[in-house]
Amino acid sequence: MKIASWNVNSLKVRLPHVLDWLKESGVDVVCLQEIKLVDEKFPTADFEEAGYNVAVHGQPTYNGVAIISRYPLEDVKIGLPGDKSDDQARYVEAAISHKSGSIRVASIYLPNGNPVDTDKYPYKLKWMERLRRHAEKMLAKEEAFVLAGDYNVIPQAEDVHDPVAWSDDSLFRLETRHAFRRIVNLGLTDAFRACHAAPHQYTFWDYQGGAWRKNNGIRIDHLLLSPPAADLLKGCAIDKHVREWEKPSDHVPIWCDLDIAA
DNA sequence: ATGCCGGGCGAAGCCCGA
Repeated sequence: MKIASWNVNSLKVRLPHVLDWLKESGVDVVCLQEIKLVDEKFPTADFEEAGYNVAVHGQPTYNGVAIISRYPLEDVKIGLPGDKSDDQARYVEAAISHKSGSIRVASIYLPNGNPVDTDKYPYKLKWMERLRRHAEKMLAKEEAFVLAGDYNVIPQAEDVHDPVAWSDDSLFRLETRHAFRRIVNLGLTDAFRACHAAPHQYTFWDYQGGAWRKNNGIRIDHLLLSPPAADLLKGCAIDKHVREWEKPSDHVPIWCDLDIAA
């Protein structure tokens, strides 16, 4: 079973890319971020025609996440627990049953946090702490799960083209990386790093300044696996060729292959 | 390069992203 994450930067604009990529990649589940749609405008019919089920947490104009799956999505949970006043659509999770059990998948759009001297940054850190507590509760159940999404976190210096230039940025400053480590250190596996040691493997390139051409990228889209899911990990890859498509998202898909026969 | 792109909204120009 292949499970992917992709920040599409507007599903309205990127729907053809997503449908083409589903066909090309053969992934079973893709977690989307920044769909920028309300639930009512989600192109459910297009995905159903392609053979997929959907779970959506939409919002007007900004944010919005979804899960697209070949297999039925059960026990869908909308929103990250821990703050009822948080009205930003950044989290949806669902369970997928298969022959030998079930796996839970979450689509995460972690707040950007810039500029760091505004309330955006403490919101990011609080959101990360909420995610840590939620992951802790999920881990206690000892189930297979994948937390897939745009984390807006550069984990290490090898994951950015110019670490010095990014040192004070919300995505790379120490406090952010510490908060990310606190989540991973619960016992989660970064699927990409479990499969590849090579530095400078990116999932995002800015639209500006010829960033793609110069390979000025950052690795901020991650698949974090619970121990039972990590035991099933067969491979992981970043589909960077999608960044060459006409009018691309600034993020590309990342996927992992788990040894699950559905 | 704290916005040079690109998208939303809405019909010009501001808000937002990383």
